[in-house]
Amino acid sequence: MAIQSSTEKMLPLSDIYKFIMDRFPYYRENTQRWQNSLRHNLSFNDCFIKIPRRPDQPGKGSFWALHPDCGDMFENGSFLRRRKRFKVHRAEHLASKNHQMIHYFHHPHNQTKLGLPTSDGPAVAGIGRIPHFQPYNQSSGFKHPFAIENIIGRDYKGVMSSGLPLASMMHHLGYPVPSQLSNMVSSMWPHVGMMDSMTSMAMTQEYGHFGVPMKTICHAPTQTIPAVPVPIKPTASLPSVSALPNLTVNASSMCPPTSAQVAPPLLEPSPGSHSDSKTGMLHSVLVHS
DNA sequence: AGGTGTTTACTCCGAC
DNA sequence: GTCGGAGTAAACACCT
Repeated sequence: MAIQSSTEKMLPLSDIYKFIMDRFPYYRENTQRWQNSLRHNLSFNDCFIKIPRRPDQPGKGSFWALHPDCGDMFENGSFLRRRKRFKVHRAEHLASKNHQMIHYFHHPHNQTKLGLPTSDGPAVAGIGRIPHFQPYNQSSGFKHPFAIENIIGRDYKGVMSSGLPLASMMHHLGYPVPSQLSNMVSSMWPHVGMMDSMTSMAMTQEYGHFGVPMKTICHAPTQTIPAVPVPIKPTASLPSVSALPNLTVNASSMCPPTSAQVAPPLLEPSPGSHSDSKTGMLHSVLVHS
C-alpha cells in the first residue's frame, strides 16, 4: 500500500514506516517488532525489489518497489490474502535485476528529468523508446521482454549494434559511464553480465508497444485491481474489511487518484478493538502488499 | 551509533 | 498429518 500510494511507486524504508504509522495508530507502538518483520518481508519476498539510490541522492538505504509481475499474486486483486507466494525463478531472477533499473528509467518523472520520451510522448531520435511493462495481469498471456522465453529466443546482435541507450541514460542519472559502467553494474548487481545486452534489447522500438505503463496501475481505464480490497471468500476467522466495526475503508489511499490528494487514514481501529484476528489481518494488509 | 538489509529459526494457523 | 504462508525474534554485516 505504501509503495503503491507513492507518486514514484517506490519508497525508502523510513517512508514505509512513516506511511504505516501515519495511517495505523496501532503501529505507533512496538515499532521494533513490526519494523523488523517489515524488513524481513521486504528482503524475503521476491515481490519487493530494491532500487539503489543514485549517487546524487544521499541517504540511508535503498528504495523499495513492487516487482512488475507481482500483480496477480492476490486473488481477485484482494490485498487481504495472497493466492501464492510471488517467487522469481532462478533464471528470471537475473532479469528481474534489470527490472529494477528499467522500472526507474520508465518512470515519467525520471524520463522527463532525463529528457527522455515519456510513456505517452513521442520517441526522441537517438534514444530508443523505453518499454512498457504489464505489471498487473498475466492472464492475457503477455510475456514481458525479460521473460525467459523471450530472452533465449532472441537475436541480440542487431540490437547491440544499434547503440546503448542505457549508458546514455545512466550518464544523465549521474551514474559513472561508460568506463565505470561495467564496474558499477557488477558491484551493484553481481552476476549480471548480460545486463547491458538485455537492457538495450528491451529499450528498442521493438518492445515499445508492449503492455501498460507502470504508472497506470491505478489510473488506467482498464484497471485490473479493484479500488476496494475484497475478501477472497468470506470466512469466520477473516472478516472482510467492510465488516469490521469502526473501520473506514478509503479506496483512494490504495490507489490514489492523484498524487496531490492526501488520503485520510485508511483504517482507524477504535480504542480497544485490537483483537488478534483483526490485528493479524492488518498485518497481512500492511506487510504483504 | 543507529539504520538498513539479509538470513535463519521457530511458532502459529489455515488449506488440502 | 503435511505443507506453505505469515509473524516474530535474533544474529550478523554493511552503510551513513
